[in-house]
Amino acid sequence: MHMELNRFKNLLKQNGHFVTKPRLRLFAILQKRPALTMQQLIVLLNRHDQATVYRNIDLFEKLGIVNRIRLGWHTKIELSDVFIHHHHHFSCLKCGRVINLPENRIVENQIAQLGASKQFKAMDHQLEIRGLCQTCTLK
Amino acid sequence: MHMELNRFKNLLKQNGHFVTKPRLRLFAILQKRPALTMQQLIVLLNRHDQATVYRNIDLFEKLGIVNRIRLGWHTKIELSDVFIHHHHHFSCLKCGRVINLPENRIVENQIAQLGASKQFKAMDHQLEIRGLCQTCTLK
DNA sequence: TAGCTTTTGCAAATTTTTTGCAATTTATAC
DNA sequence: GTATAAATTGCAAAAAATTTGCAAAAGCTA
Repeated sequence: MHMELNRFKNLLKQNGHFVTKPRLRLFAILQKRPALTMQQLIVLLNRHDQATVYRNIDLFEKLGIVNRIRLGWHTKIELSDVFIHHHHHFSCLKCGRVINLPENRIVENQIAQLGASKQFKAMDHQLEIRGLCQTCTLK
Repeated sequence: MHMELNRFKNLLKQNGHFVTKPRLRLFAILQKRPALTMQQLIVLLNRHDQATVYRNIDLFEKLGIVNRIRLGWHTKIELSDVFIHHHHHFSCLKCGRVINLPENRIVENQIAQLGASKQFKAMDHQLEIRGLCQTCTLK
């Protein structure tokens, strides 16, 4: 709970950035909600200033604090594995609903092996399964 | 080579859409290049008309002809598994470079199992590994 | 608390995406 | 092939999303 906050602050400081009020609020918002669009973040942080949100999410992405991912119909921002438990996603092609999937040991192991190649050094990964949710399958 | 073109035409027709010149050209462009941004598609199709590209990529996405994915820094359009061999991606956090990865049998099997749950019906999936490419690791 | 540096918040500029509509193209039937 | 009806294109204009410049405010160091 508090450990994550310190990790967040340290990541900023260690890279020469200030721990500011808007950054702390953004982080708190991201901890509360699963995955948000830019527009949602702008409304939640401060409906009049979009620049601060854009600048800070860019920064967070560079520092590995958040991931920007396309989930179904929207590009969303989500805290990275450093701050939340690693998981995957399912998204419904028809209604856009997103379901979090628990991580799968076998998949993780395989990805770890791929990441151990000489071609590149893996740091993070994500898996999205697309299809029809239970509700939409029945229609 | 030609099989895919017919599959493409049939997908359009079966869903009540016309096989038009811009659609055929878009499809040909996507077959030639691995993954393109909207702006690249607009330039390649017709630098003066963006509307046709936006409308058709939306349509293609709904029909399952293309996938819209966030690869590293950009959202890109790629033909779906129906038209190209299924694969995954690696993207470099530093330089943005994208490397295609061959599909992995073990990962595919696990995903197939996940997709067989009662929660949803899987139709497609994609995996992106992020990290540092060989060149950027050395710097 | 002072001094220096980064960041914020606002407005304006730029870029990206969507919309409306007349002209054109496509599919179908003759 | 030609006519007909319906869908689509291509353009321009509108709307939405993102970026930029800059003065004022806030964060850091000592």
